[in-house]
Formats: sequence, structure tokens, C-alpha cells
Amino acid sequence: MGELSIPIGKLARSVGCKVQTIRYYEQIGLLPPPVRTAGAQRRYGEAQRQKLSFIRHARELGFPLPAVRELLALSDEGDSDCAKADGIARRQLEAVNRRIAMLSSLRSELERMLHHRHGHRIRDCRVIATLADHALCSQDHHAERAES
Amino acid sequence: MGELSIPIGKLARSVGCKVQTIRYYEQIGLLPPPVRTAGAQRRYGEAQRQKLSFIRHARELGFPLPAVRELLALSDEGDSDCAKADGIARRQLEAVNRRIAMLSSLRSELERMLHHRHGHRIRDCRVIATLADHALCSQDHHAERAES
DNA sequence: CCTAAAACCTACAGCGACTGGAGCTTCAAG
DNA sequence: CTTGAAGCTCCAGTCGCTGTAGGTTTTAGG
Repeated sequence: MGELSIPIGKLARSVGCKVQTIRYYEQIGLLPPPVRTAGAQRRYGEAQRQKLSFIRHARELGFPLPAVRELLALSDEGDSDCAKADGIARRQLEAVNRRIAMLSSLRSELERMLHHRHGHRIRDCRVIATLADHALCSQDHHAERAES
Repeated sequence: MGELSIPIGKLARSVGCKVQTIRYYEQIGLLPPPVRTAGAQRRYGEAQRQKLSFIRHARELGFPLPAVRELLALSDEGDSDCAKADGIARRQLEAVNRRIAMLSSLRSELERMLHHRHGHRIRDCRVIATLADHALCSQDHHAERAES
């Protein structure tokens, strides 16, 4: 059914990523090296297309590559405990929630800056004044390193 | 009032960043080169501390460095139009809103994955199944390149 | 069979915004 | 004057790709 020898460009189009991204995944050992033509061009099969699709889907959900690697490994051995995959997903959900919370507080601070404007010259500008003086902030919006 | 010759480590502590970050800002021309001791160590004054604090605050609000550079330039010349600063802040607010929207849809997808679990073995795992088959998604969560 | 264009190849540099380390020198307190 | 903390420069690494240069292979049409 699935085509037996898909060239890299067609594969890239079919999963919605760039050709280089696929080669990159191969380079870091996320995708197995495919068969090559006599002229050394990559040719993929349906199984590899599905694997790549899995990877891309996980990446779109914000899973960092190490997590994707774990998820891939889990999906390969069907006897493992589902709890592991759940744990990874739960951690990702928590990370997403943290990022949303942080961005929400940034949003309200930015809105405050923008709505409380009074002067139209820089020296009276609320945006600049707020940046210059942290004490003008309502909440503390402390940045947290976010993956992905 | 302000100390007249702050060494880099104290400055870093006072604004909550790393020493290397300050040196990096100097390297890319965001902070002016400070005076040096006879032994070539950096010594900062209060004005530079305020400038750095401004930069850090803007960064915490997610402004990318080019935007920070613009905001700094605006704050230096008090006669400019406040509309420029407002525009930069508004664009940042829009970017934050876009990121929140994207993360919210990721969150609901992750929650769907986690709550509809049925098996406790990988082969019945909803998390893995969802990743493997994009068709199981309710919405399309298409990643958008986000700055910062 | 031949040609031309599209697609492929490798290798490496660059992005943003830092961060970490090696290997050395200088400063400040006691 | 000693000693240990803090400073210095230079360079490499992070993450997840993306872009480019300069060449080769494939494929469709004539």
C-alpha cells in the first residue's frame, strides 16, 4: 500500500517539515538511516514515514527531543508500562501550564504598561518608565527557563 | 548615593543575572564598556546599573534583544514620540497573546491524551496512540515559530 | 540517447540569548 | 604578605533546526 521508496523531499512534504530536518533527525539518531540508491540518495518506506510523523506530532505538542526519544522507545516495546508515557506527557502538560501562567502575567503587565499611558513624549512614557523602574510592576513576572 | 565603582559580580547579583550575561551585553554593544581598574577589571556606576536593570526588565517581559535595543535608544532621547515605544510594546503583547493561544490548544490536546487513558500497557496507551495518529487530534495545533 | 531542470548530496555556518569551562590574573581581607 | 574569592579572555556548547555553497543524481521530455 504505502509507497516503497519515498525520496526525502516527498517525505518532507508529506509530514510538513523541511528536508534538512529529516537529515538532522537521522544525524542525531532519532530516525534510523534509510536505504540508499546507487547514487547515495535516501529512500524511505511507510514505517519510517510513520515514525517521522510521530516525531513531528510530538514536537508540535512541544515535547523536547529527549522526551520524544523516550516516547519513541516506549512505543517500540508494547509491553512496557503506560505509566511512563503518561508521566512524560504529564510533565509536558505541567511545563505548558507553567509557561501559560508566566505568559499571562507578562500579558497583564504589558497591558498595564499600554493602557496607563499619559504623555505622548518619551519622558512621560509609561512603557519606558515601567521598564526603567521595576517597582512600578504590579506582580513579579520572573522569567523561568522554558524548554522548546 | 549609588556606589561609584561596582564590580561585575555585585552588579550581576543586584539585577539578578549572571556575570557572563553582562559581559555578553557589552560584547554585543548593548551596554557601553565600563571603566577598568589598573588590573583591567570592570567597574560600574549607578547609571550603568540602571541601564542594565532596564534591559533585564525588558527581557523578563519577553522583548527580544533588537526590541530592547530600540527601547533603550528611545529612552535616551526624551523628545521622541511615545508612539514608537507603544508600538513595540503592542507588538510584544500580540506575540504573547499568540503564544498563549498556541499553548492553550497544546494544553487541551495534552489533557485529552491524559484523561482518555484506557490501557495500562503501551499498546493500548492513549498517549502513544495519539502521537502516532494525527487524526486522533481534536484541533489542529500547528506550531508557530515564537521568539524568545 | 541526450539534455536540462529539479531534486538530491555533504559539510559547515548561523540563529537567539545566553551558559559553562579552562587556565590564568587581580583584588581585598586578615 | 598571604590566600581565596572574584575577576579576566577566549572558546565551545546549548536547542532545534535553517540556510548556503558547491557539487552529483534522478527524471521527464524530445
